[in-house]
Amino acid sequence: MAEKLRTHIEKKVQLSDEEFAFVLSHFTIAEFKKNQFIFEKGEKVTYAYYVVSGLLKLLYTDSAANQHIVSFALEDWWESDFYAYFTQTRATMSLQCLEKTTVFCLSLEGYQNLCARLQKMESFFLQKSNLGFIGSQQRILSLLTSNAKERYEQLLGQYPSLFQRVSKTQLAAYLGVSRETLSRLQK
Amino acid sequence: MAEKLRTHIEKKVQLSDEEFAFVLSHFTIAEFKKNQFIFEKGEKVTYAYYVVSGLLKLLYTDSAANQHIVSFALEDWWESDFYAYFTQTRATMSLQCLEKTTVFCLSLEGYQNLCARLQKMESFFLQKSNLGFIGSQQRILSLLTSNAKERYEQLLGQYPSLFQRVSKTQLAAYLGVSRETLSRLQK
DNA sequence: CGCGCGATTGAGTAATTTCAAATCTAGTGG
DNA sequence: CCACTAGATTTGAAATTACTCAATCGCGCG
Repeated sequence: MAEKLRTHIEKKVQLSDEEFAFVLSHFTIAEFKKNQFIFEKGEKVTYAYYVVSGLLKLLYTDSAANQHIVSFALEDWWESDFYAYFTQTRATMSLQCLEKTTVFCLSLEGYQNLCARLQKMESFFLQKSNLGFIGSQQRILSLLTSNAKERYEQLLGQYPSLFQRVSKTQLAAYLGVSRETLSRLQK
Repeated sequence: MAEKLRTHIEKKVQLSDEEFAFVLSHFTIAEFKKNQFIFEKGEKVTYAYYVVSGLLKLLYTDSAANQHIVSFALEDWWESDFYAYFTQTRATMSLQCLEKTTVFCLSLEGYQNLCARLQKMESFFLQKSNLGFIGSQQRILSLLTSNAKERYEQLLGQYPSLFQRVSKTQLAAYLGVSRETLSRLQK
């Protein structure tokens, strides 16, 4: 469990045993059942989450009660409502498990303390944040330039494993089309 | 000019005079004319840019030669094709001036050196990156949940100054609708 | 066997695009 | 002051795309 986190971090920065022990001391571990909410819209967002195993969706529910999926979080992903997390405000989105999921939890104080005390971790988070930003920008580009069918194929190419693990309804909510439209595209 | 950059950075982290002089030594300054490209698709992306004054657009040209605007960069914004910048690959997007624009330029080595030698700057970039990520996610949410008219109104509320400074065609390319549709929405 | 959920199909409707034409606007030169 | 031009914006009409709502299908499970 902890080894998984360490391997993940060490893809970006190398840590001594003591350093990793220090890092680990900032996390708690938690397990959630399939369909369970880690947090819901309107709640305080206490943690950022590192997914050890399982699968999450970060979703927004609009005024007509339609769900829109902002992102899926697979193994090794970091997820939260980062706006609410960093500004210590209430969540505008919800984080829900699509499978039984194990996560490491990092509070904002933990995050800030890690960054302040161990520059390698600040560097790690900076690299992660840059990658997250770039990924989001590519998603924007995909939404701007591609129609539903092309977006479907891009997702299929990028994360084929999702197609075994989540329902078509979920994929449609991520792609930004109705499930009926998605159904009609698959030919 | 340099004072502007300093004030901008010091909104996040405090710097001594020597520290700021060190920071500044990593930047060069450049000025571009209206409509000039800072870099184009296919070129190497040498710098990230801090906009002192003026206005930029980061744009993607699709296979049908349609332009899509990934973001506008107003005064005090940082802009580049960050994927190409960080991975030292060729640009997939172009960066063009909508007005005469003055920027500070930071090379990747400069960025990395600053981060390594001055933790405050790594902290600064981390905060900026987090905000950039959050902003991108909100744009995704806007594209997923809102129709063209709602997106138009959101933009109007968020950056009213854009409406004096850029053509409707540019706004349409940002919002993800044809300029004809945008024109019909304005009632 | 029958229930229940997700996926698919059909039909009508709404939103957006495309292409073409008309209109407006700012700047230029006579 | 006026005419002219280039570019941007608006309008019109037809075609396309996606949505909604309703009905049906398919399949795993008790």
